[in-house]
Amino acid sequence: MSADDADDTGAGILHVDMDAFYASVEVLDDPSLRGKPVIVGGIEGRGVVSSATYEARRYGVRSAMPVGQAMRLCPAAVVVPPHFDRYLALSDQVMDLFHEITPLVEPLSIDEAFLDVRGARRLWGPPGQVARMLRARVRERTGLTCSVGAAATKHVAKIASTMSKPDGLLIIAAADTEAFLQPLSVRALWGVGPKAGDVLAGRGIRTVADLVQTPRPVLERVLGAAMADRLWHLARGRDARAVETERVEKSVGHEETFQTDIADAQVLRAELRHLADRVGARLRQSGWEAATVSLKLRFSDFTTLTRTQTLPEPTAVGQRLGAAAIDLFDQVDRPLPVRLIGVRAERLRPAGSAGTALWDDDEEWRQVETALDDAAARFGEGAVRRAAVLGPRRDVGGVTHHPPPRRRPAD
DNA sequence: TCTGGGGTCCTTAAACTC
DNA sequence: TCTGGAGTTTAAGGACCC
Repeated sequence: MSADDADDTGAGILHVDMDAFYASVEVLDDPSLRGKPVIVGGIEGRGVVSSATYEARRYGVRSAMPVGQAMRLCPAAVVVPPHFDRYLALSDQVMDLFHEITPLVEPLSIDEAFLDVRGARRLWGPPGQVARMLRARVRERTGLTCSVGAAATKHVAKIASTMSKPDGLLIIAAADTEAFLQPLSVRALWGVGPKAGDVLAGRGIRTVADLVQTPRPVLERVLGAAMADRLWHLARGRDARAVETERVEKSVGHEETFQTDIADAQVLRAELRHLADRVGARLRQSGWEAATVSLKLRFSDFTTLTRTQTLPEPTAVGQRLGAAAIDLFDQVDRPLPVRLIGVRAERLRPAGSAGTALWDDDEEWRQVETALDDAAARFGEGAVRRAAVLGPRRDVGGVTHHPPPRRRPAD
């Protein structure tokens, strides 16, 4: 926990992360659980731990762990099924509270967000003060605790909040950034998981300091160009990414793991239709159509395959999505029973904007594409996509082009 | 009582276009 | 007309995050 008088110079990016969010909400709603090891997760069959109170974590319980394994580690734990609607309601409350402080809020997931408070100084004071006020408000309004990292960049703010957990605040002044990062494990860096961690360890690269010493070509060889470039900058405290308030989703999907593996193709096709209907409903709700559908199968031995199909025309109709998914399904070899099946809609676009159908004039279409390419080069693909998505209603080639509804908060 | 469900991004290879 | 090559699009798989 940073002291009240800690130096917060240049630490205007906050990362706020709710502590053991799902589990904390369950304790909030059932005070008899307070002080006990609580696990939120699937109760029956093949569930894993979504969230666990710190009392449970003391026994080694971790998220993504099979519930059975967690119970072996902590037999006294109480297992509660998740109540997503309730988490969403609390999440909305907390995000609203953030917006009282600054409009520059970037929700990262249901329980965390970045805030850019550099412009909030005159209203609320320096970042450290804003962070303390925010933590107090979250506690007062929701009864939940959160942890906050304050730093000059998103990346460092995120690491700081993780290190301050639970119920903490860690401020890293801009000038202290590199010294703060140096001793950390490379695993602390965003994007370095078990695999990349092992690859780096195999090269003797264990800490951020080791990483900084490593020549760039070596990193590129072992991690690939994109990852190498990112890490090279992040390890030096460089992260120019702004806090982005708008984000556009790129895909929508549903998948299901069965209680027991299923070999019956009819049952599997029926499940595909059901999943596709749900995907279609969500697409329509948010005003999207999908240009491609992908099928996901996981077999009893846990091997996983995906197959993708471009649709004749973009759609949000569950039946069409389902037909495409079943078509893909019928084309794959299935040597083993199926454990998981999923349907995902990809290459989303606003409903009613189906490609050239809007333009009968090829020359005009070509000009539009050229203009979009130029804009993408200047402002980035994301900005162009946002502009296309959020632009005003207008008539194009006799077809009314509706702006789609606002994007739902990240879930 | 092995391994969820929601996603994003990257890499690689093949197919296609110019 | 054939060929080569560059660049783009599509598809598949995998790492990673919460």
